[in-house]
Amino acid sequence: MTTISQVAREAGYSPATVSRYLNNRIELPASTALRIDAAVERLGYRPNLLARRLSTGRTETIGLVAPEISNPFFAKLAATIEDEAELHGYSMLMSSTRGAREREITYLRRLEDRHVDGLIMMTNEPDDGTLARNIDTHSNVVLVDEDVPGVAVPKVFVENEYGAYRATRHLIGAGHTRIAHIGGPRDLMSVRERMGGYLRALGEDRIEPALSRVLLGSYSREFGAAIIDQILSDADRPTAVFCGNDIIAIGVMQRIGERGLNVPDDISVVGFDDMPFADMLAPALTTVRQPIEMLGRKAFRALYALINKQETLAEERLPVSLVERQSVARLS
Amino acid sequence: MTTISQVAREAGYSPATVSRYLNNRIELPASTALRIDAAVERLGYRPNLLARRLSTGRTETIGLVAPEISNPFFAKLAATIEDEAELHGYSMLMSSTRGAREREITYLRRLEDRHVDGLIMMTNEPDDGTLARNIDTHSNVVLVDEDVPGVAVPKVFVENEYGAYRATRHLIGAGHTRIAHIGGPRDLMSVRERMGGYLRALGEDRIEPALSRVLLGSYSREFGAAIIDQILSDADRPTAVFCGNDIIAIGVMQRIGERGLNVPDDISVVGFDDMPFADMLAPALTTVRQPIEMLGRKAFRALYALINKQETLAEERLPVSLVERQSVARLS
DNA sequence: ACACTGGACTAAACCGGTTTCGTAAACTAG
DNA sequence: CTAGTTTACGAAACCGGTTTAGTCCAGTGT
Repeated sequence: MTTISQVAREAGYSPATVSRYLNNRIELPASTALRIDAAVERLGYRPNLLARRLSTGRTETIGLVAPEISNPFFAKLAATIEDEAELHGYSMLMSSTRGAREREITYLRRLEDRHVDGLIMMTNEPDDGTLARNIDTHSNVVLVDEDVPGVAVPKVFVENEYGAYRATRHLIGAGHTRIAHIGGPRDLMSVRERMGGYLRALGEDRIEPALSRVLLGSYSREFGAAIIDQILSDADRPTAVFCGNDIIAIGVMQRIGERGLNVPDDISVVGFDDMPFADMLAPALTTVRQPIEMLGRKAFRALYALINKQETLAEERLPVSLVERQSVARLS
Repeated sequence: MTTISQVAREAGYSPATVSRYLNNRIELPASTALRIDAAVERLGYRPNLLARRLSTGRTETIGLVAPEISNPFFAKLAATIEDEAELHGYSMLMSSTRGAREREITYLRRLEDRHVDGLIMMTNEPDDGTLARNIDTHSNVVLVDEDVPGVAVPKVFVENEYGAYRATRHLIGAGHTRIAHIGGPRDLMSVRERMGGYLRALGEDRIEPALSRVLLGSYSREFGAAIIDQILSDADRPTAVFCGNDIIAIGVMQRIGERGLNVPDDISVVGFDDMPFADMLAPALTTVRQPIEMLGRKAFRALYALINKQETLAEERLPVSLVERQSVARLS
């Protein structure tokens, strides 16, 4: 490994000059620049990142903490964040929390340890204030997709309420009136907003929302399957279900199939997220599309601005759209 | 930020002693240990990682380079590698190459820059020798899932040949004789091995493999769709297709559906990988399961051994198994 | 001829740890 | 009581960059 001192000696200058030149912090006469360039070339010099980081205090690395990387929605988000980071010269450290609060906090520690310059967090579990306190004692954190109430950091979310409203209107427009809603954990912002949109759509048509048809629990396949089971046994069975996310919808459709019923003929299903492969399900899922790419890029840019002490928006809301596929039937 | 010197001063000892004590490189009398512990506690000391890394030359970070993180197969693999890394005190840097050779080489550079201690590589593009040369000039690289011919690094693969053989036997056992095979790029090890297993199975039953039924191209949805289109127009249409991976199978099934045909009634489909959500496709995909978890853990452990200069196996082959679902019909 | 300005470059401090080598004091053995 | 051995600890070098505060010198204006 060649060091900057070796390059300096080879070129006939001091390490200080070489360093400043290579980092564009100084204008040098052409002859000098040439000799340094030549020395760098001859010795195949590459600066030692660890040394640079220690002296600058920056790592040019960000962390991404997500509940579960293997969920295609998060995987896709991770992929775009990494892409955007790369464009800005940053690397991305990735970690799944699997919903464990204590792992989320562990990763926040990495900021103190100078492991990363900033953190993009996606959480999936309601917070009792612990996480909020921990985030507040750190800087350079951005929240994406899901809120942690009470923390003052840049946030990038989508129009949950409108998306849910749109999805529910779509169902109503297709003639459904008995529409159930299966959502994630009650205390998550996205859950409440999506439920809100659902209720608003029903209200506009003066459809009385049956309490037994609004079921909140968790954003998981298992929950979707278990709850739809219960719903299907209702005397007054709904003809449609609006699911809080696509993973729930998958569980729902799977169980419906297992019970020998058909989507959409017996029951219509709408999801939320438009995760990759939602179009490949059986049947292709009608769902609310989150602009995953934009979500990832905006999140990184917000963090980048934060790291570089630029202005940042407190909260951004990105637009969603309904993607109509085959999981909704028109009621005659 | 408190430094080790501050802790030393607070405790009344030297930084050297504190450092050695905190890293368990020295046995100290209880009284001394106590005073240091107390000082650490009082000042809330956390060692600066950047400084530690510079002086030890290790980053305790590995890199994962994959063609595309958002592919559920890679996403899941990434998730288990990260988990295993975490268990060993390592962090994971992640990056997608999107098949670009030059990005793969860029990431290899990170080893020189001391950005990472080691690299786990998954490649998806045939190599003309460029990548092999680049890998050979670096140490601490492990190859997983796909080979780069001619490089001498630890490799963790699966039993491609046997898996393909098993899948094809399954089709033959269900009464199929006109069985097509759609695979990835010709010069990839996995492609050749999977084709080999397919041919061996046919050969055992003295089924003549029609050349027009073995189509290699790329591990993509688009390729699967395009090729099945061509196959379906054959006069002597196959009754079954064995796809080189699940992504191809998805393209295949989608196009079959678009043409108004049914899987498995009109044509049976088998995939390879058993990627997450393969069970949620329409219909649920019969496929060869790769032990993704084991693949990830073995890969990390091989890299870990390499980094710590322990013995490593040159090549490991992990077992695969056939997962029977609904995409194969029995011919009567 | 002299003060002044600006260009080219560098010595040395600094980032915050780790590690080697060594020493003073205490303890042990004969 | 002395020589030899531990024990407990620290001084200082080192990792390899970046950055501050100058120094030296050539050119300019009067």
